[in-house]
Formats: sequence, C-alpha cells, structure tokens
Amino acid sequence: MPTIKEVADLAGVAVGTVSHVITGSVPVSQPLRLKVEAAIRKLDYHPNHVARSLKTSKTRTLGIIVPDMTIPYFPKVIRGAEAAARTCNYSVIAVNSDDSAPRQKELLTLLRSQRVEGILLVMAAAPTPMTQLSGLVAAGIGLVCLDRIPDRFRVDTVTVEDTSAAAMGVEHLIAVGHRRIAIVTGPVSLKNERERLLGCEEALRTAGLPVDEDLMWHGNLRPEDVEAICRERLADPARRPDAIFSTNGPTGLGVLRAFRAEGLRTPGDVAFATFDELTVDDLFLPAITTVVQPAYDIGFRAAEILLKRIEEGGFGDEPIAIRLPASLKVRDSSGLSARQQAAAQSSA
Amino acid sequence: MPTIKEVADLAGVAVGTVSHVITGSVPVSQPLRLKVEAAIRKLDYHPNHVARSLKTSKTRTLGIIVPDMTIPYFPKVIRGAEAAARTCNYSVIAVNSDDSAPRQKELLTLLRSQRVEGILLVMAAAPTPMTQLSGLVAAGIGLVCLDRIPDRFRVDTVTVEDTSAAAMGVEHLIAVGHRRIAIVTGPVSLKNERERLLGCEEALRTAGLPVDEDLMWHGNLRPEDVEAICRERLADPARRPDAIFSTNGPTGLGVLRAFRAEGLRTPGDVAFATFDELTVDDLFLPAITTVVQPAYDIGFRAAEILLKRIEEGGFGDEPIAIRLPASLKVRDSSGLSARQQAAAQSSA
DNA sequence: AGCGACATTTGAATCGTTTCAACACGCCGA
DNA sequence: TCGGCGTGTTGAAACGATTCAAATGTCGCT
Repeated sequence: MPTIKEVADLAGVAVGTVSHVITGSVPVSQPLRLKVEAAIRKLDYHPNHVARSLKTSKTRTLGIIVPDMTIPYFPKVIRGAEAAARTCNYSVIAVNSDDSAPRQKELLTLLRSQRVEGILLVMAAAPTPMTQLSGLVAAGIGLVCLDRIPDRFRVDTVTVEDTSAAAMGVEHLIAVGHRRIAIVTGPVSLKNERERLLGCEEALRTAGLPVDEDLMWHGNLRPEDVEAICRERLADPARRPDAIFSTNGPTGLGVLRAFRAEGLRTPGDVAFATFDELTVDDLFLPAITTVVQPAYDIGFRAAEILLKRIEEGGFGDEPIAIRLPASLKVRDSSGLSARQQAAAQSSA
Repeated sequence: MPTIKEVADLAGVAVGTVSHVITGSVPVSQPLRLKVEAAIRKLDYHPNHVARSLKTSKTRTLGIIVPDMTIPYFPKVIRGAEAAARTCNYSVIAVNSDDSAPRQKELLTLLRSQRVEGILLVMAAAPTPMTQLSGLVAAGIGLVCLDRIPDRFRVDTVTVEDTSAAAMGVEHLIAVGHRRIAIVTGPVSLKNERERLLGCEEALRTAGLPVDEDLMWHGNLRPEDVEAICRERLADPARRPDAIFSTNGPTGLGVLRAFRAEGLRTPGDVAFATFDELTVDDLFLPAITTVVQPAYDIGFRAAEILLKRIEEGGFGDEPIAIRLPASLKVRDSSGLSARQQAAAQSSA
C-alpha cells in the first residue's frame, strides 16, 4: 500500500502539498495539483483513514447496535441511519447484541475502542444497567436510543408513537365489530411494550369495553413461547376471543403459529392484527392487518440527531425525544369471523 | 478520552509497561500489573484501536458488501460472517451496494481506505468491471466472492450448488405430477442465474420433458417487472403452465404478485416453487415450496476462508471454490392443481 | 565482593496522516 | 530600489499506540 510520502516523492513535492490536494483545504497551484493527481493514479494510492483519524481524532463513523438484523425491521432502520450518515460522509458499523446485556456491553466497549463518534442503540431486551450508557455520555460519545428507549435515563430518543399506534390497531378491530379482544404483549419489562399495552387498554375503555385481565396475555420475544401461551388459551372455544391484537412482530408470529397448530383460521375463527410487519412465508395465511412502523425514518432521524449533536459538540441541553407516527395497513386478517358475519346477516 | 500515557502517569509506570499489561505480550510483575489495572479502571480507559491499527497495520476488520440488507437472505449471510470473524476477534463492516456498480466501486474504495484486512463481496447485479477487483488483489487485500460469483476472475468463492439446487426444485415439481413447467429467471447476465437455468433444463430433459423456449421467462431482480412479464403470459388460460419455478427470491415475489393480480390461486390454478425464501406477508398465500439456501453457512465459510488467507498471508495459489448444498422445503404451493387432481381422480 | 544471567522495566522510534509556522517568490506602491 | 504583502509550498511536530534495544534490578554462585 503506497503512502502519502511515496506519492510526494513521485510527484516531486512535499507531503504537505499532497495532503492539501487530497483534502482541498489549502489551495494548490494547477501544475502541482496535476502532478500529484497523476502520481496518485499511478500508484493507486488510497489515503489511510486510520492515520487520518489518529491525527484528526475524527473517524467519521457511527456505530449502530441492534438486537438482531435478521429481524426484518432492523435492516430498514440501519439503512435509514446509513443514508443519513452518508449525507455527512459518515459510515456506520452495524452490530448485533442478540438481546444480551453482556454482549451489548462488549459491543459498546468495542465501538468505543474503535472511536466511533456516536452510537445508535436499540437496547437489548435484557435489562440494561444504565452504567453501560452513562460511561459513554461521560466520555463525550454521542448516544441516541431508538425504537426501544430507556425508562428514566436522559438521552435523545427516536421511536414510534407506541401508545397511539397500538390504540389505532385495537380501534380498528373494534370498528370492524370485534368485542372480545385479546392483547398479546412481549415482555412488559420493555417500556415500549408497556406503552403499547396502555394504548390498547385506552382504546378498549374509550369504546366502553371492559379491560379483562383474562384477555391480557403477556409473553416474550420468542415466538415459540408465545405460541405455547396462545395455544393454551385458544384451546377452549367457549373462552376464545373474537380477535387478537399483538403488540410486536415476534409475538405476532407466535400467535399465527398457535392458530396453525390449533387449526384455527383467521379471520374465520379469530380475527388478528399485529404491531410490526412479519415474515411469514411458511404459513398459510390471508394477508395480515398490521400497524406499520416507519423503520427507515426512525433510523434516519436518529442518525440525523446524532450527527447534529456531534457537529455542534453539544449534548448538555435538554434531550430530544422524537415520536414518529405509525400507519395502519388494513388487510384481510382483521375481518369478521364466520360466526360474526352470520350474526350480522341475520340481524340485517 | 484518556490515553495510555495518562494511565501510565497515574500508575506511575512507563507507557510501555501499560501496553504490556494490555496486550499481555510481555510479562509484567504482579504489583505493577495491579497498579496499571487500577489506573485503567479509574480513568475508564479504552485502548485506541485507531492508534493501534496505525502502528501494527492490522485493523482486525473485514468488510462485507451486499446488494441490500433489507432482502432477508443477506442479513443471514452477514451474521454468518460476523460469527466467523468473531472467533478470530475480528469485526465486520457491512455495507449496501444497491446493485449499482459505481456505488460498489465507492464502497470498495472506502473499505480500502479504512484498511479492512479483507473483503467479502456479493457482487452487484450490474456488471462489475473486473478492474474494480484486480486492484484489491494487487494491493494485497483479501477478497472472497460469495453468493454471486464472477465469471472468469480468479478469486476464492463460496456459493450454493446452483445447478443441482435448481434442478432439485424442478424435479420436485415433476415428481408431484406437473408437466408444463415454466421457469422464471432473473437477469441471465448473472452467472448464478445461468447455472440455475441450466439445472432446470437438465431436470426437464432427464425427465424426458421438452425444454420449451416459450416457457423460459427471463426477467430481472425487480418484482414489479417480473410481475408484468408473468401477467402477460398467464393471461391466456390455454397457454398457462401447470407449474412455475422461479430461480430467485425477488422474481418469486413477482410471480406471486402476478398470481394475485390475475386472480390465480396456487396451487389451485398454477403450482409454484421458488429458489430462495420470501417475505410475503402482504399476500394471501398457501405456504410456498422453496429451495432454501444455507445463507448463514455461506457467510460463515466465506469469512473463514478470508481469515485463513489473511493469517497465512497467502493468496497466490489456486483459488478455493466452495459450493454448499441447498435443501428443498416442500410446502403447499407445489401441489397438484384442481384440474390435475380431478384428472388423477378420474383415471384412478 | 564481584560477576553473569535472568527478569522486568523503560524510553524512544515508528506507523501515515494533518496542520501550522516558517519560508520563497513575485509583484506593487512608495 | 526596497519593504511589505499575498499566494504557494515546505518540513516538522503531533496524534496514541506498539515494540525493541537498552537500562535496571535481583539473585545465585564463586
């Protein structure tokens, strides 16, 4: 790998001059510039970002930690962040925490050693000791939490309007005509899940429906576990709800698996809608009604904020908290069941 | 951010000593080690990888370029690579080329400037001038092509057994009882697509079926375009095939969209199987029969090879070419159509 | 006591950039 | 003719680590 010195020698100029033509920060006369450019091409010279970063103490790199980028939601977030970073000539390093707190800590340490200028964090579902984060902030590394946001820690955050978005889903089910609506949540240790649950409950109350504890099914982020929980509760036709709303993607998948395992059809036997989109190509399904999150935008906005903070060098003032609206994609699964249709028919 | 010097001062030792306790490459006496470790904790010192990389000219970083990590196949590849890298304490930087050759060139340049020690490349679908790659190899940067592999350029490669995997899909359709089978490919400018097509044709010939040019539908990687192509050809019931086999994910999605647009059901009206898994939560579908690629393993093996090459410092000898087997996931979409079932019934 | 062998510890050079102070060189106005 | 100015150009210091040769102890042995 040629160095700037070799370029300088070949072009017959000082290293400083080569640096000036590369960065463009200092004017260089035409003839010298041409000689330098020729030398660069000839040697196939690529400036060493490592050395540059050391000298300038700017890496022009952001880190982004997600739980698992094989979950379709996260790549969209990452690409959004990447796009925003690119507008400022930054790169992003994306890594997976697998929802493990110790792994997340390792990654934070790694990114810090790599001297990323800021970190976008989707916190692990496993409870994160806030000491992991306070160290960063103290060290002057930018931090923006997105999607999942911490409970009481002061940082910039970007996420979806959890409460109203969840409410929107449940309101839709109610509007269609469902009355006995079960809510399936992920771990309520996550603030997002609590807020979504709140939204669901509000929607029920606003419609004058009871908030029945028997219909609040709390699970986790493992579809298999959620499947088991739902199967148990769906087995008895008498106690079965009209509809189910699931507050996130992995639990939604669990619900669908439970339907399949129990031989239930949606919306024929139980209507269904879920927060977040799913990857369900192995299921026999009607199209699923979903509350769609603006994943790309969440990543984009979060990176934008981070970059602005980096540029301004300021993290002292009031944290920014952005909430982006979700949208409801009404498809087939939230329709009326056969039984309900029959009832509607006869009353008409 | 504290530096090694500050740690040394606080601990009352020389910087060299601190370095020795960090790297562990030179023994340090117990009392000094303890003092250094205490200083590190107290200052919350994180070694500067940038400076380390500059000195050692080792970044312990690999780059991986994929067309688009929102396509579900690629995150699995990336995670496989990440896992392999982690066993050697390497990190990976994943970036998206959007199937654009100029963008790919930019990314190659960027990764090179970041001094990654090797690059895993899934080539852009847009034809890549081999000069992009030869420069890398000349510069001594490791390169392994995966998934999509170049036509005549000598590099290590890891991909799926395209020919036999595609054949497996078509053989399955034939075994079920389909006879008029259409093949939908992506761009035949990609070597993979040509090989898969070859596999399909072989399967047809082996079964004594004609290879009918009218049933070879060549598309690209944009589902919308493929949808249009298929709609045109599916419109006339008389010329409609019994079954369709699609040679990759995006084209498969296009086929399914065409089914929906034409009001066709699978397998009721036309049976279907595809190479690669799909994300199709917005479609009303039976479960799709797919040829599943070992995405994670492809990434893992590719990174393994790259790391071995880096470690050995040797790229001179014969390139390694690994082909991993795919597996067939038989689901509902490849079954017999209503018409075929009736025929089978009456003949029984 | 003196000496060599061994085990630590030290300090300086180095990696490839950027950047800043200093320098060179025309050219203009006095 | 000369001082001063502006435009280009240069060379060396610095960034924060690693590493190697040299220095410093320690100890056993004669």
